[in-house]
Amino acid sequence: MYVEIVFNIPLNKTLTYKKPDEITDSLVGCRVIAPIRGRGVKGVVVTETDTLNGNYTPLLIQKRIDLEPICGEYEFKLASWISEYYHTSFGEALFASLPAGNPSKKDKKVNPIKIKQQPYFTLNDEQEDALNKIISGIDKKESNTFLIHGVTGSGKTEVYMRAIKHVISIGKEAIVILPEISLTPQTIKRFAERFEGRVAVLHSKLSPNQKYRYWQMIRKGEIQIIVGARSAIFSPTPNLGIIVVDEEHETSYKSSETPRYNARQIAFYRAERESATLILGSATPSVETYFHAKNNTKIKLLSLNKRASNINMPDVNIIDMKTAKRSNIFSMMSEDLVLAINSTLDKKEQVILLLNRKGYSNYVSCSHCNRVLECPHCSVSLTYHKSRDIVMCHYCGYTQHTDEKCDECNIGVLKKLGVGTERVEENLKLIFPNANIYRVDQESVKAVGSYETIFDDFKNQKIDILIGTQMIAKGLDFPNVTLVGVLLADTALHIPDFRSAERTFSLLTQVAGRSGRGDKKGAVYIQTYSPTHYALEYAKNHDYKAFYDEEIIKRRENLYPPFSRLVRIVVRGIDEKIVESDTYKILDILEVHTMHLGESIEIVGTAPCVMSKLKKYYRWNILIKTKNQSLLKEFFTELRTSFAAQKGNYVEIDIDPINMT
DNA sequence: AGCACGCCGACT
DNA sequence: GTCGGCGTGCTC
Repeated sequence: MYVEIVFNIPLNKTLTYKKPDEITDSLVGCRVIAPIRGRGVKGVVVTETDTLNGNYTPLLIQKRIDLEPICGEYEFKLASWISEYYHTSFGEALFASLPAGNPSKKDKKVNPIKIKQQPYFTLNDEQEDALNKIISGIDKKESNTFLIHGVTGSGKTEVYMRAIKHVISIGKEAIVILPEISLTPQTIKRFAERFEGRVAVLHSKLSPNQKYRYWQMIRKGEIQIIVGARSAIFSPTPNLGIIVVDEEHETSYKSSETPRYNARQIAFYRAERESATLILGSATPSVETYFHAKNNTKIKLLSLNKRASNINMPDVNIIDMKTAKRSNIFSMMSEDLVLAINSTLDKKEQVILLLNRKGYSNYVSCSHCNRVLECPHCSVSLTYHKSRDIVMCHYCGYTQHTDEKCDECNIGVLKKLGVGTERVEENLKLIFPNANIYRVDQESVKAVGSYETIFDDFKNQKIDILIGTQMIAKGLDFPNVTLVGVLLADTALHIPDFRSAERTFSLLTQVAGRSGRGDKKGAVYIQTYSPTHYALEYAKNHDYKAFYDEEIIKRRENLYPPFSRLVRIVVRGIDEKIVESDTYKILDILEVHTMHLGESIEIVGTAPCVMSKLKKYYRWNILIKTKNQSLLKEFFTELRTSFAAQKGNYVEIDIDPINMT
């Protein structure tokens, strides 16, 4: 008796091993340890067989990990599709979709199923209408996809929860995926309370073994609702009824390592295959999704234009920093914003300030020779962190201490230039000495222990002003916040990426939505050097559709998604010359195998990446725009069979890339 | 991805 | 005449 095993390696075939005599039941779907070149490696048994095809002596399996299968035919099919679509091996795709933890001896008791008696508050007309359409979609036997485009505070989550309630009432399961950043105690509590005993919240603090335990419970149909980040999309529900992708535009759904899957894409695949309903939700849908919802009967568009609490959207003021009067204590702040903060504090209301830059100063430069401190491993400048008195690289984590004096010219002094949240915090304390000010970023969160403490303190109004990076821009729901300030809206605007306007619009809209969520009207102040940029002008009016209409024209003109599909190939290695030469070898293969396709394919850049050096690796990239991914089939086959990267070089294929740097 | 096998330059 | 550099290719 033999078994075929796949491993988590870039090898596109199974290897055959001998099954130990004492194992009498099937091993299909179980993980085992089997020897590869004398080492025990974890693999998954995909089939059992009595025949050998090949001239070798199979080795014996060393150890059985799972006593019951953790996957089966369905997971194999999904992994096979992922491996084809994202150009990875079957084994890498399968391992990405399985839990890493191990079964433990003691079995955790299954929570009793309790149903909480139904507020809950009533839905408004728009919510009611959206819910009815979703429910009639659920009751049909085929897959249905909806985009809920709801302004911030429109009560999307309440619609999801009622749709989920319907799904579990007909005996099916629900998967809800959220960006990791939204998986806050607030969200967890909300789902756990509503669906007590039926829900597994897969947050990052669970141990691998706890996740494994949930995985097996889900597989057995013992849990009806799964809430989690990207990887929760693989939850092995036996009878899937609905998938919710909240904040569907979020880039964190895309995995940044092999296989570079997008959970939203997997959601489409699963909903289709399992005849489930798919709900995508966002206040600022990705241009691609909105395009399909608008033009295509496959995604039905549901709009929520009113805030659930019937409070109007906040007033947004754009402040032109080229001409604005500045605070004489801290020139990063306009006088208008200082006055607005003062009057908000006077009313005992709260303020959120956003600056998308960590640290104290984002570059350090010599006053004499003008050199800027750079990371020795990455092509970026180092950020100064005052609390630890170090400069650090935000890409690789490199840190070093700095002297006052420049150690290169030995004449000048090192000046801390540019402003990050740490410096904002310091200066705000000077301007508002009586206010309680708190800064939120990974560093400060770690110091306090958890978000929970900070958010509880903010909720209980022990904190007046919360300053932070993106972390504070999304999902937070504090009714006493009536002022949101954006200190510099331009940070993401000029990044060379075709999505930079979309990202800016989205971030501004999301953070503006934190203001005025209770019964008091909110205000928003956005400081910028680009006051007439369309991303800002439409954010001012909360006008997603107008933004979309302008953005979609640019996408069409430049043949960017949704008018093309992108493939990005990155070559990285220690020696830049060798990286460059492999890149050109790939370009040759690409040109030979696509030249007959004419304008259906466009090869955009063959050049060093924007991040030309990262973690000691030099990086070059090729960007391909194609009308249809299948046009590249011949190229990929050729690349796989006749191209081998030179020693020390790695080639990454990124399908539907999100990060273009 | 690892890791072994294998073929050309500087040492005891 | 041997040690060891890393290019090439396989892993049951």
